[in-house]
Amino acid sequence: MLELAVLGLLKEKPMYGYEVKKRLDERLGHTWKFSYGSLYPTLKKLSKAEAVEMEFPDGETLTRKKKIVYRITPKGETIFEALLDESGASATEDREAFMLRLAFFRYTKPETRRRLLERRRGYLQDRLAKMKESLKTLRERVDAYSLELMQYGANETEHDIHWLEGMIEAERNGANGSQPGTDPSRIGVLRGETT
Amino acid sequence: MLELAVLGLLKEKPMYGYEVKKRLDERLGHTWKFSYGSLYPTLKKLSKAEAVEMEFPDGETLTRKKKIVYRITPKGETIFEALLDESGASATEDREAFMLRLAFFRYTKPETRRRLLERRRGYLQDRLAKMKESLKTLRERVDAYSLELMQYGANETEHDIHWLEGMIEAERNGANGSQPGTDPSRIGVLRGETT
DNA sequence: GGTGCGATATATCGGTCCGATATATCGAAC
DNA sequence: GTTCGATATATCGGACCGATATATCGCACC
Repeated sequence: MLELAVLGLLKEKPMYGYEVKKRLDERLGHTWKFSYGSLYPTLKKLSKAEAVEMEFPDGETLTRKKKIVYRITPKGETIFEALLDESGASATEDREAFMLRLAFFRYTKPETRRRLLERRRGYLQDRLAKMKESLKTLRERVDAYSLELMQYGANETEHDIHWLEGMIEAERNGANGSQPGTDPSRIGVLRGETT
Repeated sequence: MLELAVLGLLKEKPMYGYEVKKRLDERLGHTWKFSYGSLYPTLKKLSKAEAVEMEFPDGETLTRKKKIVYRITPKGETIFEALLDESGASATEDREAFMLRLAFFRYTKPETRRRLLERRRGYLQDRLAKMKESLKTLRERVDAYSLELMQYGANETEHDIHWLEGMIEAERNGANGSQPGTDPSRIGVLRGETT
């Protein structure tokens, strides 16, 4: 989870751990929070796996504040691609995992994007059906506040489904899609990288 | 967290651990998920603290399926009240903690409800302002998908604020409020308990 | 020119919680 | 009669959180 996020961010540019956290909070903080207590150990682990390089402040004066620049390695890029692919069920059923994938959509193939979006939509439609069922059954048996909570959940799920529908639509119209004759394997990898 | 949820649910009626999970998932599953790997240890811990009693299937035939009924004790009720009160900052800043409190609003005083609702609203207004700031700054520097993600976060936060506003309003009009002369200390504790 | 404060920056650690896994029974379908 | 999904409890390694500690940097304020 964190490994994927860190590597994905470091693809943009080398950074301090502190900055990694700040930027990830900016983009994903609404859905997903994590702490320094996870970040620094993860950075260390990635370093040990040679997925990132640590650049220390040019020695000399030991009084220098210790700021470590982390830079992704080619090996790290490979690991990133692998993590992004094998998402499995978690990326459709786990909101945070899904959102994380979405944050790095520009590194995935259009076909992968479409599949993930549609699976997520399907999952949410299932959930919504179950929620509505529960609501019907429990309407008379639980208090008003619990009911409000359940209703909130159903509303939000419905809203999310609409949102996904919009993205699926945009994906279809938007750039380069999956027209026959187009080799999709390299498409999307570069899209947006200059922005 | 889990302790509060379990005790709150067991106030309604004694249950198996399995049923505790099922019912909590029903009501809070949208916001908050937990696993059996947390539940059973928590149940054991609560039992050790004498907050719940464990009733084993009436012995005799050892072939009986082992189903354990958990029942809250008076001590457990006290602990529940304490946990519900000392919520601190987490209940306003942590979505899950807030939702959990909301699920048990009927056990809190109207004044506590109002305070929690308003603090949460204030917190979200802050967050929203920061998100909009980030959006403005980053609009030109991040890719479309990350932007979409941030926009989604801002939208949802806005929606949540409206929702809270509605609940605050309902709280004002709705039952028994905080009119002068009314002792609030016992009000709300019993509200809805028969439903 | 000092001093006080908030942001930057790294790090550790106890404890909580997750996810995977194992085991077994029950009811119903076929 | 047996297969299958729901019910039910349990454990365990590892991931992650939250609190805490430390130190420097830049800036404002007087």
